[in-house]
Amino acid sequence: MKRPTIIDIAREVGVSKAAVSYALNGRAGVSPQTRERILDVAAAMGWRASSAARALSNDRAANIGIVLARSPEVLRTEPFFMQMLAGLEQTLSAEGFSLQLALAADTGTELDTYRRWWAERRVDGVVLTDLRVSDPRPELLRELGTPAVFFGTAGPMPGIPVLRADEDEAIRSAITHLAELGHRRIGHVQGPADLQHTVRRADALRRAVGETPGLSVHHASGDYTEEGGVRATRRLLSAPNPPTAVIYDNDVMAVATVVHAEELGVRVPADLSVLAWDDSMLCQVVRPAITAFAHSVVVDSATAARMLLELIETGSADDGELSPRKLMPRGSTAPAPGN
Amino acid sequence: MKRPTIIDIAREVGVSKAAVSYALNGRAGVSPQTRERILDVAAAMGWRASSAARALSNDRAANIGIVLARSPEVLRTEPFFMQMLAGLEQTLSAEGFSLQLALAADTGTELDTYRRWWAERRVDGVVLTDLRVSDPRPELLRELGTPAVFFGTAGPMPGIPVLRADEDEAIRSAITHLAELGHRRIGHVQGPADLQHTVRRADALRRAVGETPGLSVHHASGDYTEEGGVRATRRLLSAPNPPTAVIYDNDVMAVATVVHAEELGVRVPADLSVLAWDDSMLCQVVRPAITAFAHSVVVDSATAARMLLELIETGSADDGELSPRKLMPRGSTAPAPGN
DNA sequence: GTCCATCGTACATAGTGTGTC
DNA sequence: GGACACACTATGTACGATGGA
Repeated sequence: MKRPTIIDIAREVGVSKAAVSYALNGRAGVSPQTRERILDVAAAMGWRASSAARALSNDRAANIGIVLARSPEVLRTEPFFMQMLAGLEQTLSAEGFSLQLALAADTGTELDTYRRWWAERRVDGVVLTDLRVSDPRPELLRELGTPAVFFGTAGPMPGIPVLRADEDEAIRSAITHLAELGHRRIGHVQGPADLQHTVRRADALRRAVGETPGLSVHHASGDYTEEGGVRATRRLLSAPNPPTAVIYDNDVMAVATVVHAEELGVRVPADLSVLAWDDSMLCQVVRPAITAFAHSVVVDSATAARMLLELIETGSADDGELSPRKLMPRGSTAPAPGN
Repeated sequence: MKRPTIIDIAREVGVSKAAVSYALNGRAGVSPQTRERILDVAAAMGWRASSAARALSNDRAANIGIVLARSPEVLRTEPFFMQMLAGLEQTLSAEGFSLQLALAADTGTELDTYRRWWAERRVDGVVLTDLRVSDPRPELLRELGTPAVFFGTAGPMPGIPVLRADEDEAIRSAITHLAELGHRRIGHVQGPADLQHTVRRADALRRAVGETPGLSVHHASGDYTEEGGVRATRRLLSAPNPPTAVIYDNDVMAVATVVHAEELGVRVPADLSVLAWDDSMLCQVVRPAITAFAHSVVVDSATAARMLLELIETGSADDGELSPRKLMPRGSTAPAPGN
């Protein structure tokens, strides 16, 4: 039951292992007949190159890494990460690469994981997501020389190709949707303050609102959890002139508002329209169902994987654009009170 | 920026690379003073063992693999898999192991992945889940000699330690709960027919129902999706004497029934009680919230990882038991009509 | 002669530059 | 010049041998 090596093949065929290596790698230096015999024997033996030996000899692990840096609690409820893994794995396995996965509770652990992976030559590159405000990861990876691509909201990053989202476009369609329904005061329950897309989304929202006279936007901080969403919503609603529509930075917080509407003292959508940034089954099963932005994480992360492979292969890769988000109007958004 | 090797350390300290290897691995054969000097220099140089070289020399990849064999659609909606990954990774990283992840659309691809991983010496073992009715995986892995543990519902498996669920206990508590509410005719919407736990759960249900005179159980096949759940429920309800309570093999199908109750022509829980086998946020946010079985997938899969590491280390590991499921009574179960 | 520290070297596997018939 | 073999590369581990106390 021993796993065969090229030496076993060489012995069986009666040639040197160099000949076997040349034949298996499609290089010149073996006659067609010999090549064919070698390939036959290799196939019959079920030979596969040892990833360790290959990595050692040509400095390629054929493995790329991703670290999920969210609490298990958030990972559990957000389908985003599983879709991302699916998309990455799809591209990688088609190209003969594997996917190395780690979780990290804090930034220190995450940085250590990159350092360790790279020092151990365990991965050829990594995929980053969720850029943080003053994020130490790009600098570390540049310093290490680890190929990396960024997936999500981010500005240009020297040395690190970015697959970027055009938040403005999506935000504008949300504002248009709400404005057409007569909403003037719009709330925004944000994600964690240390995430770049929290900041950029708030900026985009302000820009979009600024384009339409008479609109205003009011922000409150959430943390992607149910409780955080409810707390932030309560804060918005307790203002003298509360918003009549609220945009949530994820599905869980939007769902929390619909579920706890009664204790919040509002009816959805009669008093308050609710709009979620991420679509998911959660948005679809609550009542009223939640108007949300859908986007194809699987497709986008497959693209990110392709960018990373190109970067590893050629040393550079161009930035890209995420597929646009699409607004899915559902029951949670309705005309503003008094319209 | 060149990566240091033990040879660099040996040169710097002025000893042989064997001495360095012994010192770094905490083995006997070097004097305390030499050991200390070596460790200092290694730390100063930022040395980490090349995983490839180590794997090559001692036949250990320090990596374990898992293949998720569900459609992306199901993976997306079921939090089970993400929790499992979290649990596995937690144990593995603590022991210096990494996690290799693949998805497979069909059994052929899954088997190929195991073959490839093993032949490439990419993993030291694998974790299996979702045993199928006539499952080719245990035989293949035995044949390859790949260490494997099984996580979930399964009988004893020669050569493969199993972390087994005691379905009977949980099923019995569900039946007791429903019987106390006055239900006599109980429906069961099953998962895919080719999964072992679908079969075993149905058996356990029949056994439990047999223990209480006057109860009967009626099965219908679902496929873990919303549409499948609704179809199966419609079939059960169209019988001459329809059930007054239905147990669903996962959360998605139970949620689908609650969400589509009106078109199914029933009120939940007035006409029909609903009980889900898997708990999740979905069960908690729909109205009525769904009575469900909670269990700690993270804890259980961490245990499975520990079993696998023991198997790899020592060549054998004992079977284990999953932590018991706990019934979470919520609004979707109520007294049977006429009680 | 024993014990310990240390060294030399073979080994794990695949890839590749140079030499030979 | 085509078709091959040999020897060496990558890095870390482990066994047997050697030297000194």
